[in-house]
Amino acid sequence: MLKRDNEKRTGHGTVTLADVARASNVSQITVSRVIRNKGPVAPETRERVISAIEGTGYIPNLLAGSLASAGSQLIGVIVPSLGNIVFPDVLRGLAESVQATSYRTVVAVSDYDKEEEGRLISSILSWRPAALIVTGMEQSPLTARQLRATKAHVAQITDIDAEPINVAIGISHLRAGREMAQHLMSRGYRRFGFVGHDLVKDGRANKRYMSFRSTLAEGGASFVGESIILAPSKVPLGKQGLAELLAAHDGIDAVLFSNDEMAVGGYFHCLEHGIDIPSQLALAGFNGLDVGQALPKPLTTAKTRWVELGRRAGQAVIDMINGVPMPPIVDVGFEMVAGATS
Amino acid sequence: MLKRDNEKRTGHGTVTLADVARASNVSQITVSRVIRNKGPVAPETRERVISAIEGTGYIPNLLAGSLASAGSQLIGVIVPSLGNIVFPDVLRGLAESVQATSYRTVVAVSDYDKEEEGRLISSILSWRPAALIVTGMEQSPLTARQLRATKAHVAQITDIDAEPINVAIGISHLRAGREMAQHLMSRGYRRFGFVGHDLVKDGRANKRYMSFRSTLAEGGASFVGESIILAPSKVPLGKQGLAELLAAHDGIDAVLFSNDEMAVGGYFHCLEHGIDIPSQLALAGFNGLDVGQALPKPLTTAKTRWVELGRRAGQAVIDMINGVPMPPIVDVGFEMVAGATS
DNA sequence: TTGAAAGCGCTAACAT
DNA sequence: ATGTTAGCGCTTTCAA
Repeated sequence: MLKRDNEKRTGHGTVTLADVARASNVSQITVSRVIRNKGPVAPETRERVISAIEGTGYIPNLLAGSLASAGSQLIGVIVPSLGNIVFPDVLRGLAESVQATSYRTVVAVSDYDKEEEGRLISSILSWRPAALIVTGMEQSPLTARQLRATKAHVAQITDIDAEPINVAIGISHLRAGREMAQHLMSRGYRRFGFVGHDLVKDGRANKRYMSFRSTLAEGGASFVGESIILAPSKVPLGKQGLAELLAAHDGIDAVLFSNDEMAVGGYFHCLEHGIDIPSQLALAGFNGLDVGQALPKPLTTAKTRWVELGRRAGQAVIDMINGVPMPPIVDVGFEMVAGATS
Repeated sequence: MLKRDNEKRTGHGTVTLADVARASNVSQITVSRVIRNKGPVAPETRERVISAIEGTGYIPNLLAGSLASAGSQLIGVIVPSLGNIVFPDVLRGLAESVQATSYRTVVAVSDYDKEEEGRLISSILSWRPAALIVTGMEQSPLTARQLRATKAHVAQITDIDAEPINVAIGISHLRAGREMAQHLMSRGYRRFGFVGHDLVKDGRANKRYMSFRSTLAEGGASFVGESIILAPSKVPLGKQGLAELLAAHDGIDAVLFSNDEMAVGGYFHCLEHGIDIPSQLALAGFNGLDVGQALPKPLTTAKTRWVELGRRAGQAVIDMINGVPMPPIVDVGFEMVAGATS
């Protein structure tokens, strides 16, 4: 019988660092150095350890590792919705830039509820994340305090019209609304309408709308009426919204929609009712979605780059973690697209 | 001076259980019981502890907690894409059912790459998740072995046409393809075409297509031709695909698209080229998206319920964690929608 | 280049 | 109802 009295056996069947260390005749810390690729290890030692890892089927326990090193490689992400195409796009970009690293994202959905957002942030903070990506700059006071207090780096996304906690990555929705108004006025339209979805929840869309209206006012154009339906943005909602708007008001020559999905719905309404675009009615959206550009008459819109925004947000938090200096505000920008609907 | 020599001070500024315990004059384990709402605690003690928690701004360290209790409250989720609307919808449902609990989701995107999927699963396994939700049933042999070996419960989603590791939640894509073929043949169409996106990557769409074609063959209908573009599914792709299909083949009376987005693109092509739907050409998609139903002629399609699927997947893994018995296969089903395009 | 010792902050198991 | 003890599996710090 071999003497193994003084060897601690893990017993539970889970392979640990100690098992790998034993199998490769080195100490735990050496195995640890190999795994993390950090600290000096002789090439042959490294190989021995690596084959022991493979032989044992060892899977590192990052709970233990993070605890010991006082911080995890998790990045918390809170978005208000996944029904709005914007956020899946953001997550897509984020995944691209983050997944190549050893960081992983913990994703949660607040459903546009500030209290729920606060709860989710608290709960994610319990995982000692290296960074937190939150949407918008309107956190509740309590949440904002937590975000300032935490060691985790904070990126606020989609919006850059306020002072960020650490960094903000987004676009100016105020500017977007303004430029759209200017664009439409420059095309000669003078009597405007608006069709929107739930703007209380979607504060960014609301900002664009407010800015759009005040720019119209400054430009001397008239705003005839709005149709706002308190539901999440969808194509059928835009269709219904335009129908209601036109039923309630005469003489509108251009309609802005809260986004492209809504505008496509409006386009369908016009198709069905024989309203010629743009001679009888001009339409404009926001986002530059494919579906709008594939319409027989491509939609006038502002092309946004949400995937790119997600990518940059990921890059930004990783840079912050690594101590790379960052500008506090990153404007991802948008591009006015003069389509055939205006 | 108070005697506090033997008190361990945390020093680092982070509040720990010990700090809360000291502040409320109980032991750590009592605070722990209050936090986890588990085990007996006298009402007054509980209150004292709670106010100490609030007073100190304590945030539990789940890394430590999970390590001590041998397992985290994380649920790993790997989806192949976020560009395909299906998966944001799944995540939406998942968030609904999981977020009400103390579980959190670690989300990663494999980009339809089996090797990357394997790497992501390994990496998430390092977080000792309570469960893992993966897409499809075609994991690599190595990954499948890992999934069988792990303590984490595994749910495979979107597909139910094979033997699950633990449970599968999805629909039968074979049946979907078959029923669509039967439906169109029952409407009198006999000469079929197909417009698809990258089916090698999107194996589910491919399954539907294969099943569609073999059903046509059995039914004595003829399949005239296909147009497949190796890119992710999008509206403009469907438009382009139909243009190419019609340029290459004559006499097609009905076209199936790999999904609704593609079909909407096809619809736009017909609009632009004055092709009357359905008298000259019938169109059908898959998913039952809003945009298809908002078209002047609602799209013939099969309505799927991806949000519901996500919800059930979340419920399923939580049930498994709690030891609630589960059927190994959950068929979320779909509903044939006879629109005005066929 | 390698290792030994001492925790990280919590919970399971067993007292009391 | 509450507390004590002994780890969970790693990494940090300091030594060799």
